[in-house]
Amino acid sequence: MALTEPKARVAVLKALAHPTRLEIIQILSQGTRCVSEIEKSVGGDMSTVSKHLSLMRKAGLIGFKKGGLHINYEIACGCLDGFLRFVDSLAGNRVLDEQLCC
Amino acid sequence: MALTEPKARVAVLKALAHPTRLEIIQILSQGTRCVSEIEKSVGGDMSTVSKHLSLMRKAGLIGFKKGGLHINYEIACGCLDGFLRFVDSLAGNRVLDEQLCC
DNA sequence: AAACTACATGGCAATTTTGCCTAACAAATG
DNA sequence: CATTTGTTAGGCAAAATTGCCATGTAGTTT
Repeated sequence: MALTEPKARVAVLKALAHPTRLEIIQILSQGTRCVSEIEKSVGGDMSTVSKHLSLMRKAGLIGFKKGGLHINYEIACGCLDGFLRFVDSLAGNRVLDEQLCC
Repeated sequence: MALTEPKARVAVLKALAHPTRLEIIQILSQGTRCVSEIEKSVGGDMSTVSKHLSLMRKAGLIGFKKGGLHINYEIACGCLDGFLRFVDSLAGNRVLDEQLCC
């Protein structure tokens, strides 16, 4: 299998390397949320939130489903949780079992 | 166990969200390398490479050991490999087993 | 001690990112 | 049609990132 292109890797990492976007991911990890709900949680302008969502969508991190008047966003990949636990592990906390980390 | 501070998470992700730094990680995953070796591989000024290394060091991704005249850098955490496989998975390629991802 | 090697660091300009605002636009609903 | 919800684009200023240059520094060699 071919290696993932560096650009795609960097895009994924950049999409996560922002406090607000990380917060959005955390919110979505609890379940589906529409844009205005996310906006209330993280603050800031809706256009700003929408741009963050667009960026993460293009990186393939999140998806959405239309529901009536709302657009409900959701985590695209279940492994994102494990991924963020890796981040925590690398950030200094040991929250993974020996098998998975260090 | 306390959650990792958002700042530390973002620092780790930012430290990886750069093509050159990702390349350096890949080089170091093959073994210890000194700065001039890394410089030859990735190109650019040594001061630039040194700053990349410093950034990743502060994020806790890499460490170093002094050896004679050289400073040999190394991956700080073995789980970085698995981490990058997660990134690839999120970037579109499915390289993880069902247990780990999606 | 002087010179040299291997890196680190500060400064600086160019580029990118971010966030707010405004406005135009689309789609679903009443 | 009017309203609500959200996307997208443009403009713009503030902030962060990037990369090279010049200089500083620590350890080594002569």
